[in-house]
Amino acid sequence: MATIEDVARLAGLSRTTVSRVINDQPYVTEEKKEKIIEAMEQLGYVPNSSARRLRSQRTETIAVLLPRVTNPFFGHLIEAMELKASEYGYQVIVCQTHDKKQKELDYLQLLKTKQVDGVVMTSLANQWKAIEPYLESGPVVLCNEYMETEQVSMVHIDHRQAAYDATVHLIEQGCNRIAYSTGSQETHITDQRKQGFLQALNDYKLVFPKELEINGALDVKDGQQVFSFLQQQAQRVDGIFTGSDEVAAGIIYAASESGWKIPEDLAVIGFDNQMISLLMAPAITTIQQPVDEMAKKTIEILVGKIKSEEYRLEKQYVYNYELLKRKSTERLNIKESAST
Amino acid sequence: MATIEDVARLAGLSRTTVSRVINDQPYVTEEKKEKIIEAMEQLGYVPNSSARRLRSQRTETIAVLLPRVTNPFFGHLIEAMELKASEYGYQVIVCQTHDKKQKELDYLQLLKTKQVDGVVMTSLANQWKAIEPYLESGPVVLCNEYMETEQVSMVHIDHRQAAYDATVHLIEQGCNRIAYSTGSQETHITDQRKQGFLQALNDYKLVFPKELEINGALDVKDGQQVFSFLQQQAQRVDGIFTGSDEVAAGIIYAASESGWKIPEDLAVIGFDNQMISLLMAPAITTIQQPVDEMAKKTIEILVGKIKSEEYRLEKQYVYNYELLKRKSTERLNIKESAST
DNA sequence: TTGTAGGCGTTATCAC
DNA sequence: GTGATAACGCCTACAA
Repeated sequence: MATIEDVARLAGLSRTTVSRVINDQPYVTEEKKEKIIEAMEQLGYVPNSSARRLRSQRTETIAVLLPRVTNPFFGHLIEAMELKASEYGYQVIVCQTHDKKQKELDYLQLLKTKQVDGVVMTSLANQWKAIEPYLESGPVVLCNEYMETEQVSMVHIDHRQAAYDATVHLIEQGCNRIAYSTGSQETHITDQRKQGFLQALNDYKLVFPKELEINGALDVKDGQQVFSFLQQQAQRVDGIFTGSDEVAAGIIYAASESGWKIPEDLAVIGFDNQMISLLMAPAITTIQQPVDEMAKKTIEILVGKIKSEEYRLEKQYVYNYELLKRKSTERLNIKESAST
Repeated sequence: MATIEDVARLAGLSRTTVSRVINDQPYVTEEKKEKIIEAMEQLGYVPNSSARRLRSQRTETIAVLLPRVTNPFFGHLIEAMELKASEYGYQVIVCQTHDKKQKELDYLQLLKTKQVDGVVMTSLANQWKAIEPYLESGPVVLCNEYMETEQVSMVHIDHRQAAYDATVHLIEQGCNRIAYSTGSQETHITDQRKQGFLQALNDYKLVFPKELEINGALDVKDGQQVFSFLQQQAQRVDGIFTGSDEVAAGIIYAASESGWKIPEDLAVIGFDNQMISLLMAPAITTIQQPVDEMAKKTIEILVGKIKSEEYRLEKQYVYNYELLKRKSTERLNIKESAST
């Protein structure tokens, strides 16, 4: 592998001059510049990035932590982030935590060992206290998951309000025995959503029977199980708030196999407006987040922090979401629209 | 940031000894070892990975090239690859080519600049001739996409045979005017599938009207367009082979909106057994690839090549696929099973 | 068992 | 304009 030294020797010049050419610096005569470029080509020279990293203390790499790529929401996030990062000349390392505390910490270690210049966290498996020590090793930005009380930049929607709106929608569609299904417990998002959900019930004088709370539902399979759980309830459930379109899809799939009518027997609401929510029959009412913008903003902030030490202010960016009303919850409008 | 030097000084020992402790090497007294560990903790010392990389000429990082993460097939691949790679202690850089030649080459450049120890390519945007020069910079393994004629390790299924089987299935279900939809043109996979498709038609004495070949269909939206194209045909099409479940889903979605009956009016076959293929109504007949195993094997081979120069033999691993027959093509068995 | 010293490939500093 | 030289932080002969 040719080094800068080899190029210098072949061109009959010094390493310094070669380095200047590589980095497009001034003070090199056109003539020598050409000679050097020719030498580089002849040797197939390419600058060694490890050496550059060591010298510059920069890696041009960021880590994106997420539970798993095949969760469509996170897939979209990392897709958009990688795209934006590559515009800035940054590489992206995928770090799938699978919601494991240890894996999350292992990946944060990349920041300490200077393998990456910064980290994006889209989910949190650990308590914030466990994360905090890593912040001094380099910039960290939260996207999706958030912690209002802490000193860190965040990009997200208002999950509390979103869940509130979704629940109100269910209630307005005539549901009065509503189940609540959530993904991982103990995260701030989950917490916020639940608050919104309960608030809505409360505002409409409905009670929430504790046995209708289901935890740990993340994908289609889980959704199917959620349905059989609902099916077993002595007192009929007529609506469910799920934290994910996949879970909602699983419920609808299982429900239709069991002969339940959606939304007449059960109104179902998802989250994230994944493709699946549109394709299911009936199409799933859901919350749309501006994923691309959130991803881009996150990378922007992170790169800003990496490039300038002064970019120190921790900011919170709250994006708008949209409640997309579709067939899976359309219980009342059927009649109403029939009269128009 | 503390360095090995700082630790050595604090512990009153040499860099060498500290290095030995870091790397778990023998010949250090328990006593000094403890002293060093204590010093490391006190300083919050963490070895600098850039320096290690430069010294060891190893990055413990691999690049995975793919069109885009949100294509579920590739999402699954990279998910499984990252998992396996992390077992081996390797980081994974996501490299989304978006099927662009230049991006693909840019990412291959990571191999030249020694930013990664090896590369996995799951798709090919460039001609092989353009890729070949990069092979001398480090190991490359193909997964999914392949080039039988070339000297490189590959992991894949037999797409020619798979397409053949799928097409025969359509024919056996009574289709005789079958359309063919493919993703990116000019790749070997596309080529192979088309061969299989044509062979099947030929074996059953059917002709393929050239106007029924559709190129560049990749996702649900494209599928919807494919359907409107089919709808416009003067002579009714009664079956379609698509290279993707997403396209198939898009077709079915659009078809049912237009009042077509699937599979009676049109039999649709997908590819990859994505979740969506099971959830659609009707469920989509598809080809299942052993994605996890293929991904794991790919990483195994790549890491093997990285670790040992002798791991030089280029091998071709051909995995078995499975044709999953579902409702979207069930035109004949309806009657048959009715009689049982 | 421990330490010295050189070098991995680059770039920044400073002198010429 | 150009070049010698010293770092960046680590590892590893080799010497002691």
